[in-house]
Amino acid sequence: MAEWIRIKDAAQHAGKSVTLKGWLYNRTDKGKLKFLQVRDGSGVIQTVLSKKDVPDEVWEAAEKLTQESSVEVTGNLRADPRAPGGHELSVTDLVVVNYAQDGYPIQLKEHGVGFLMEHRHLWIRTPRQAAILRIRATIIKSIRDWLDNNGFTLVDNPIITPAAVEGTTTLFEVDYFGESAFLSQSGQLYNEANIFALGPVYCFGPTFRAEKSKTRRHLTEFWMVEPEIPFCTLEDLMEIEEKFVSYIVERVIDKHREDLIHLVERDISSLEKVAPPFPRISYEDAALKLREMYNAESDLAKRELLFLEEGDDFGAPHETALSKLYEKPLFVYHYPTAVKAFYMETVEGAPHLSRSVDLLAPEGYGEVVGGGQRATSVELLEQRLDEHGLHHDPYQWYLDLRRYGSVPHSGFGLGVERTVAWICGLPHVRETGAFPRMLEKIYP
RNA sequence: UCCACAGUAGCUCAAUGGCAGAGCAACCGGCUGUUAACCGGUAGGUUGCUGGUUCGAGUCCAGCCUGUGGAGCCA
Repeated sequence: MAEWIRIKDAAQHAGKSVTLKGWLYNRTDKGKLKFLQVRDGSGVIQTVLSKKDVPDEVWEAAEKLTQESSVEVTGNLRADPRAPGGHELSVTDLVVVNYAQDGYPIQLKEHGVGFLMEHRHLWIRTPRQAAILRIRATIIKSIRDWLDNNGFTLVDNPIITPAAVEGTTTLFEVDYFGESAFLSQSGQLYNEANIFALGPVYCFGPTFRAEKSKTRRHLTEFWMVEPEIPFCTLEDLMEIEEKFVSYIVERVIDKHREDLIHLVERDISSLEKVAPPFPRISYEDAALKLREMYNAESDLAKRELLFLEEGDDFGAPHETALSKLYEKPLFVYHYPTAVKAFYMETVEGAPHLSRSVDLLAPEGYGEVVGGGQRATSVELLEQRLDEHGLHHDPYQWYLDLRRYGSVPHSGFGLGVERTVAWICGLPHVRETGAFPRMLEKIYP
């Protein structure tokens, strides 16, 4: 009985008789010779059937095979330079598990994005999409490994929350035994409590935003890892972030070099430059550079997009323009206090600036990490709650953290989908997960 | 929410206001080295919806719906 192997391990079994279990990805008939491309979730391999080498019933079964039929194929595995991937299976036996119906919707040709998203449940079978999902899994594992190996403790914070963690964002409302509750958009405030119990912590899970954002960088449900560290300043935080992000990129290149190059078609030369230290620029210096670019831009439409009002937050075009000035991810720090969340610490002697930092990925991918140092004093926080028009009552537990042993502490959130999009070089975050939730789209 | 573009066969797209078309997929047949094979054949249509202009509308006009790109919103 031949051993059942997965296609990714084919090279180790050359010269042996093996069984593959999977689906027919494509077929090319050449008269009394058939090439069947079979995929099994780990890869695709070419199998070849010769009429004279198999029993008649096997040949007849293969004649009727439709795209995506499920099969168990047995044969001799050998290296063959003519086959894509370099290995090929000479079929001796073939069992059809299930004949797929005629007219499988996803063809091996160009399709529109709208059509593909309608058929996302089938689209993920294609090698490129499957490769992206495997890379996502590696990114998530790398995130966990680095944090686990660097003194962080995982804490699972609630997804159902009693009120807006921050008042500004639109949240998904759920019915909680007759009371109003919301799906979490961040575990950060809870993490600020957790660090006083455990030291450095991180939470990792889905977060939800009900905003009407219709861009290549936004989903309504996305995954975010949020580390939080006590006795940590903004400057300490940047060092942690650059080590963390560099490790993730390095692990992905190491494990998925071939998939990145051939299936995802990513030019990995820019990824290979990702190593500490990352360039750092203050918000005010960044704004100066943006004004220079604005003045130098001759194309009126592009120029308009680069317009920046004094003290405004950067929009997507600004982030893109800035990140394109550098080869590595770029830290932008000390954003205006007014455009950041209420809990940000302010800069000593310049309260209009916050001890915040965003990490902008290269090649125009924009913000992949946002974070900063948290305000330490009760008084400042109460004042900031007022400025943001937030009631104090729901935040009493949060203010307790400053009343009982407050310390300088910092943290950040890294968006998984944006990180996958950047590392894979994708034009849109909709391909970074199996079933993305987007504005007013919830099928399949 | 705003701006722009698009909607024709299962898919990707053609068609000056004048007979509704091609490639791919499907189906039938051929081919021993194909790589989204190739060759021959068959079948496939409420031109997004509603109304209007016109002798005549896929084409022009209005509204709506859907999709895509961008902006805004967005720790």
